[in-house]
Amino acid sequence: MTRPGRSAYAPQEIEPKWQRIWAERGVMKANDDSPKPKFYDLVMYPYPSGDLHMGHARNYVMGDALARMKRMQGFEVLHPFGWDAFGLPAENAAMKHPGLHPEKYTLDNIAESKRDLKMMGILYDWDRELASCMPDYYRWTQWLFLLMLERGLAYRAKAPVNWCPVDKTVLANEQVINGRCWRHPDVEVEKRDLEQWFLKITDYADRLLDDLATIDKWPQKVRVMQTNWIGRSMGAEVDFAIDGLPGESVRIYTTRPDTLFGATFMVLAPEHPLVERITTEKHRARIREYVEKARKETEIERLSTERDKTGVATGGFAINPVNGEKIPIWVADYVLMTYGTGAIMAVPAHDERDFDFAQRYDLPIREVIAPPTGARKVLREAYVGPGVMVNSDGYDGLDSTVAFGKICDDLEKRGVGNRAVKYRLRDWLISRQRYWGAPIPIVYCPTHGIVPVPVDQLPVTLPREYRPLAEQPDWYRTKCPIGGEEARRETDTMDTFIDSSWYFLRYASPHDDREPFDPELANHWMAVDQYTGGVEHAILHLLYSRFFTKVLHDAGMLEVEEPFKRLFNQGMVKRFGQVMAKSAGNGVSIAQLSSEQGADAGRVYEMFIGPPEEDVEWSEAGLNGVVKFLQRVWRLVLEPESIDVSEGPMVAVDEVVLRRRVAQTIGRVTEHYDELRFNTAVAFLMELANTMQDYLQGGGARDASWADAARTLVKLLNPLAPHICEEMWERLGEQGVLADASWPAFDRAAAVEPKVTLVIQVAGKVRDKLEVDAGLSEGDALKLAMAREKVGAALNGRGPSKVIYVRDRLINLVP
RNA sequence: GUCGGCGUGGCGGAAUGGCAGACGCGCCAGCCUUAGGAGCUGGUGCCCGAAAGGGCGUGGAGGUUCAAAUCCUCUCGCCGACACCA
Repeated sequence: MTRPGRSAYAPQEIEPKWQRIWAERGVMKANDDSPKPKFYDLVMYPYPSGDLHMGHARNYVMGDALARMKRMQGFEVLHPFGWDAFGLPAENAAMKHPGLHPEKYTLDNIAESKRDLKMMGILYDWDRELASCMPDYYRWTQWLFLLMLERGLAYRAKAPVNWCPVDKTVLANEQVINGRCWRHPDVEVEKRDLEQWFLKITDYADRLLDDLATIDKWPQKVRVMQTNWIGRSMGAEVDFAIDGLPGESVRIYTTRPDTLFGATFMVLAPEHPLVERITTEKHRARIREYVEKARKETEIERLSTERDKTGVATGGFAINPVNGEKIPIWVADYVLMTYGTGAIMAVPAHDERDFDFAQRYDLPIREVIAPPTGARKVLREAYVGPGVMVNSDGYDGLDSTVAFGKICDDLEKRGVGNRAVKYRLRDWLISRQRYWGAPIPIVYCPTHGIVPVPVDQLPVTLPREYRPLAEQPDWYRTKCPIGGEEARRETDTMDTFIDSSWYFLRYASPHDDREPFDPELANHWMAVDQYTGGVEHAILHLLYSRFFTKVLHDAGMLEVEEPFKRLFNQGMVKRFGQVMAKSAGNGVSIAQLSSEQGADAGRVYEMFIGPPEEDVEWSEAGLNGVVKFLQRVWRLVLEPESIDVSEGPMVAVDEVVLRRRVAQTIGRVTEHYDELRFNTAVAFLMELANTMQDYLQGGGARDASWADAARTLVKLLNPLAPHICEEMWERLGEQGVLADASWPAFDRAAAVEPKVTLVIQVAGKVRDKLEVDAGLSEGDALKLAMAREKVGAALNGRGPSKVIYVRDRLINLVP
């Protein structure tokens, strides 16, 4: 006999039981041929770090809850999982523990994490599991690289890398600490130019930017971040002739051709190819010194903020094409070779950076755009807004936004310039000088040059021994696929972001050994209906995935142009003020949770703890509250006789109220689950439980209304707390697993309150209140209002000149 | 610096422009009891009041509106992203 106040709810017993049953029944297996509408529910695949805890679980519980609801709603749900398994941590672990191979480290972690996910009751279609480090996956990563190459989207170019002069090796950015090698803290890291592979993502800059408008179910924040990252700017390129060097000119880029008449000097990036030729003898030594210093500059120095601008005059002069004026040419590192043309015209009056520079080196400042507030006597800062053109010859008096176009037209007519669009986005450097990644499938042949590995020879597999590929002679020595000459393999591997740029397509046909994915199946499942993951991937991963999707679309392999219809970034779980992490030692273990309060309590708690997009603080007290809630649900559904009815509630809940609450809860919970607003969804379920308890304590019979309420509660709670719900479902005598049951239908009419309070205001002051039928028409409500004595008095005998009727509850009369 | 977001009880947080504070935690009082980290009932924004009731109240100052936590302007504070991109 159950003691009053104690429930027999024992998560330790029922959770393993249902996890086993779901696995046996293959509950979340996605059927490719199902006639049902599809729903592709995806969580970002994780790096298998082996410390899966409740901090990670939040994301997966959201995905699982949505998958379970969509399934009950009649969708064929694809809810797959995999592992972003290449990457540096595995190598670091291998270095730390000699003899531990990155692959073993990775696969062990995967096995461990997988156990934890199952212990949380999270259901995936494990038949579709993938790991990016396995040859049957990275074979197709390599295939996709070759597709990029074939489509002219992969190329080789020199790029600076971090070089440790002692180890004579390339270092990842993470291995450079304060400009020094991580293994040799007194050795400065050098910058070296090496040949590296790039993907031409800039070819897609316009589409990546413009199509952001089509994915309007992404968080605004992420779309803004991507917009800024791509950084499209509209302006003009203008040729400035060089004084004393006939036929030579410097091409500059500006977003403000309307300020051309205000250019009082020109600045070249230190790496600009014309620096040497322009520099006069007198200035040569100083320029060389400056350029040399800039070249050596480390990342850290470049990142130092608020640094004063420095520069050196070349002694050369450029000729402004609009007015023939001779302006001095300087070299300064605030101009970057990697953006625009590596050269600018400096207009200190209308650009803050140029203004600072002009002040420091005492260069002239000429105002050419008058702000709307009128001309200024002393120029104390740059005015960057629009205005009226002054000091600009024939353009004077024009609005600067109009002059912009006119000047461009004139430059184009004269052949000294043209409109131009530039992007902040750079091409994607994908070469990594690392072992634990997908080898770039390229052979360098003395005769045939750069030769792609033929598709039928893929995958180019990693050598067994853990050691940099460049140090494995047996591996990199090969034969040219074309002529059979002695040749050398590419020894760099690919950025792991390549692996993750297409994994969501592989889930459509994970065992396909003829192509990266079956276009028919991919077209069936794509696009992803809901993509959930951390906001730290707002730019790179999501931008790269969009890029790959567009390339595959252009290659005729995919119908969609955008991979992810709806994106959600969940907040992180903190404990003791810090993000849960192995290194911080504050993670809540899944195994421990599951053996104490139970996985269901952890699941519901993490959903209830706060808004899903916000960071939240884990607390034992909060978790306890949820445990109590689950115990109460258990007792209400299975042991209602154990509820103490000796003290009734203040407000009696009758059958009508109970039925209405049930209907309302169905509507609200469904809507809020759909929008991933789980915290409020849980609150509604708690309200339903409160109402059910009030009903019992008010002497309510355990009749059909009660049975319906109990079953509805079980169904609505199921996505969040599936184990306890399955157990209750079974004990209620229902057939089949709840995972296959149907979602409760929302009866809008049953959810409406029958009465509302009509509030009558006259000139903004409340004059009367009365109870009316909720369905009362506007006209009848007005008649009723006018008939009230107090209202008539307030209106002073006159009728209202204006009537405002809002919703069902308020009438406002303006005399 | 630029862009974006957020400021609501003791705490986490609810609120299509329409009863601010749902739901939970915590706390207070009472009940029950096999004395437990259980259960039940009531209370809990602030101020005045024994109560009825009244006043104030969503960082601050203005504004729009019959009506503002919500919309607009300015301002203060916190958080995030980018950070010399011409």
